[in-house]
Order: sequence, then structure tokens, then C-alpha cells
Amino acid sequence: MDRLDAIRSHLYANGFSTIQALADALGASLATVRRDLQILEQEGAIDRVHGGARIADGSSVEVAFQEREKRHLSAKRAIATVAYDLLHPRSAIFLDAGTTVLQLARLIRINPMPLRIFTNGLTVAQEFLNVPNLEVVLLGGQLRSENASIVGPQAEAMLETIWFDQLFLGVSAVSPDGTIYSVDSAEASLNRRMLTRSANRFVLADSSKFGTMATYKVAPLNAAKVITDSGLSDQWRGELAGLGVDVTIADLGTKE
Amino acid sequence: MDRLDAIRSHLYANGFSTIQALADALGASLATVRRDLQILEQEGAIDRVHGGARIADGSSVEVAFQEREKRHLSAKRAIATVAYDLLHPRSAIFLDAGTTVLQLARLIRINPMPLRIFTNGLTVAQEFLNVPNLEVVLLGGQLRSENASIVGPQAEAMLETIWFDQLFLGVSAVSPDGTIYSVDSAEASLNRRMLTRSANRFVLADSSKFGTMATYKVAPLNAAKVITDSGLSDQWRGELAGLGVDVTIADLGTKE
DNA sequence: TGTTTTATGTCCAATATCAATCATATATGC
DNA sequence: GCATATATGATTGATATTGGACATAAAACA
Repeated sequence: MDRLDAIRSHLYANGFSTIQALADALGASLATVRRDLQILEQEGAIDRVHGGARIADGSSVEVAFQEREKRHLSAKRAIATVAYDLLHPRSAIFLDAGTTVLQLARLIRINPMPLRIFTNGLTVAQEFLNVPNLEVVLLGGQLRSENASIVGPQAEAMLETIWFDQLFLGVSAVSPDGTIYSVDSAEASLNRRMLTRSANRFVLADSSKFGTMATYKVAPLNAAKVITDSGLSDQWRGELAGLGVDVTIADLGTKE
Repeated sequence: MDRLDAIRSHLYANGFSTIQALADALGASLATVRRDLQILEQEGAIDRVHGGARIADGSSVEVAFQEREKRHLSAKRAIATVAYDLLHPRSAIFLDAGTTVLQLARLIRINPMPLRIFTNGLTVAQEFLNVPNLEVVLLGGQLRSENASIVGPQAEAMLETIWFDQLFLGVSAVSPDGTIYSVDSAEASLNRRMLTRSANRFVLADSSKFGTMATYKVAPLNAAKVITDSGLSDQWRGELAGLGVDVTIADLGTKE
């Protein structure tokens, strides 16, 4: 393994390292490490910062997913906060693999309560590592890279053996006629199955999702209660009321 | 959410951030961010470096696991390289959740070939996100925080429906009488099940594991072929020969 | 309301890092 | 084997970051 690979590997394993630490680990001088980092930076493999370097976004975890996670972040956090208040200790809940649901997972992590959590999201599961009083069960099946989720027939079969109190489902799009859509066929199928296995169903969707389309139909919106943010247009509020959908609006506040 | 939580959350989501970026994101001055980072550093939640801060080891992924990953790293890499050469394209393999096997996963990621990969390791699965020509299936079941693995009856049931060409098993310890031991009961049980579902079985164990004990018995060592490093003592080489175990020694070379 | 306490922002000297230059060691080509 | 090319390490002035001192604003308290 040449030195460039060693640096790549080191940064990949640690996420970040100081130049000094790299120099020590490789037995090379600071100047040499700096030069190597320049090369890796040009390749786009790493990002340099004063004093060190970090693995570039997309080398460790999926780019698009991380970007999506940041989009409408304050809305997602507001929605997650509302959802968090719906939880009660010792219940069994299912967390979908979406970015909004990930914010809810993060809230649970920071402010834990005893729960049995089921999920098909690797990122969600990862969030709960070493959090006390949680029993976490991950669905088994095919790994879908786009959002680090588990899908496929094995996951669906495993779902059939589980029943939970609350489902928190993130969605790709809500069509103008009030139907939930997904970008992936396997994911849509699994989502449909989730909706049949829960006593209480919540769709977490920031207001930007309303009126957009994706490829695969999941279910009509009134199959679940909806939690969204205050950016929702009056028109949509009226429409949802007409559809008989139970909507909770999370207040965005003024600043993040 | 107060500013400290916002910083924690920001760093948790991004792994690393410059002080300037934090100040911009929070609408606070550099001095304020610095002071907050001091507090978080004292809490042990973050590590500071020149120009920024990163989430502390253990806040994002498990501490002990990361430490274990670094121990005997060069031996693990050498072993992984030998194992990699055993792979053939389009075959179905199972990768255990151990740290040595993780190095093999990393090799596959860096130098990909078409494979169907089964695993019970979240870290292993994560490694394969967005790697082309891989079909990755994760076992479902309970999340075990210590090494981010999936265990339990659901995982064992799912194993029964799968058959693979090669199994690569990492081990906690190999007792003086040549028995594989594990630190966890559920993990030991799952490992035993793995051994019955594969045509070819390989135990990946660096030489430091030999002659140590753990709590739960997995299987006799001759249930699999062994790949270890050149640090193995002559005494052990003799003993393994006596047990009829097929051993491959990975050369450590001179330097990492 | 006035006082005290706490939190935040600005300024600046001390310190650390950076990138360019030069010297040296190693590898390559003839 | 010698000359050239390349890679690495040390040095140094320029630049960026740091933490403390001080000033100001906001909050808590009497």
C-alpha cells in the first residue's frame, strides 16, 4: 500500500485527522503529508482544513443523502420535535429510513426514553448505537444505497411478524390529489406493508413535499395522520381538510 | 434548542466543522463558538483541532469498536489481503461483523468485483454503500451496540434461508485447546449457525487471538480454515497442524 | 428601578499552521 | 557508473487561529 492509500484509509477509518497525526502514523514529515493531501484534495477524495484533513463528503456516506438531509433542515427538526412529543415510554415504534425521520431518531438519541424501535434505515439504526434503554431491531434484506435503507421481500416478510404502536413514515412526494409517492418501487411496496402493521400511523413531510410527484404510488394520504411545517400553503390546508386528513402543523419559529 | 445542542447536532451530522462555519450556521461570533466548544470539550463530547472541532470518538460510532479496529491493524490488513485473493467474481459470500472482516470489506470496496454479499455487520454494510456491482443483504434482528452487529433469533432464522460459497468469520478468541470463543452469547449462537450455511468456511484471526479465552464457545477451530499472520508462534503452528487445521499465514512485511 | 451577574462581541499579542524555497536523499534512464 | 529526474525533509516569512483582556449588552435579582 502506498502512502496515498494509507492516508486515504486512515482518513476513511477516522473521518478526520491532523497533519501531525498523519505524519506520525506514516512516519513521514509534515511537508510530505501536506503534499500528499494536496494531491488527494485535487482528486476530490478529501477536504483540507487548517491543521488537518477530513474525508470528503460522499467518500464515507452517500452524498445525495447527506445533501437531502440538510435541505429544509429546520422544518424537519420542527416536525421531528412534534413527533417526539407523541412518543410514550416502553412503546414499540417503527422509524422509516427517510431524512425527516432521521431527525426524530436524533432527538430520541439526545433525549432518550425506553423504547422498542424497529427500522429499515441503517442511518437510523446507527443513531441508536450505545443509547441505553433502547431495544433496536433492524429489518433484514437488500441494502439500497440511495438512502442506506433495507428493502425487498425479506424485509417485507419480517414486517409481517411485527406489530407496533406507532409508525413514522417519511415520504418522497405528495401528489396534488393527495397521494403519497416514492422514488423506488421496493421502498413503496415496503411502505405500504408498514402502514398495515401499525396501530397509529404518522407521515412526516415538510411542506415542500406537497404538490410534487415521484414514480411509485404508496397510499392515499388519509391512510395516516400528517405532521408538516408552517410553510404549508392555505390551499393545501384546505385541501387536506377536505380529504379528511388529520394534520398537525409544526411551528418553524423565527430562526433555526 | 440551545446553542450547545445546535453545535452538538451540527457536529454530529457533519462529523467535523470549522469554527467559522459553526459561527455562520449559528449566527454567533467566533469567540462565542470558541467558548461553547471549550465547554463541549470538557464534557468530552467533542475534540477540538486547530481551526475547528470534530465529534468525539464514541459519540458517532462506538469507542471500543474503533479502538479494536486499530489494534493489530497491519496484521488485519495482511490477513484481509489473503482473504481477498480467495474471492471469485459473482459468488455469494458472508462477512461477519468483526474488525478483521471489516478490513476485507474495505478491500472489496476499494477494489470492487461483482459479488453477492451477506452480512450481519452494520459497519460492513455501510462500507458497501454505492459500490457498483454488489448485491448486499443485511440480516435482520436485534442491534448489538458493542460491534454494531445484528444478532438474535430473527437473524438466525434468516440465515436458514441463505446458502453461500464462502464464510469469513472473525473471532474474539481461540482457546489453548483450539476452540473458537466469543464474548457474546447471541453472537456465538449466530456464528455457529453461519458455519452450517457455507460451502467454504474461513476464520480470520490475527496471531494475538491465539491462546486467549472469551466467554461463549462457538466451535472447534477445525470447523473452518484459518487465516492468520506471521506473528503466530511455532508452538501454535505445531498445535494447529496436530489438530488438522488448514492454516494460511499472511506475511506482515516489514512496515505497515 | 437600580444593581449585580452573566453572556457575548471586539481587539490584540502569542502561537500554530501554511506554502514556497532550498538542500539532500533516493530512484530512474542512459 | 554517472547524470538526470523525482521525492522527501528542513527552513522561513506570510497568514490564520487562539485565548486572554476589556467593553458592552442582556438577563437575573433585590
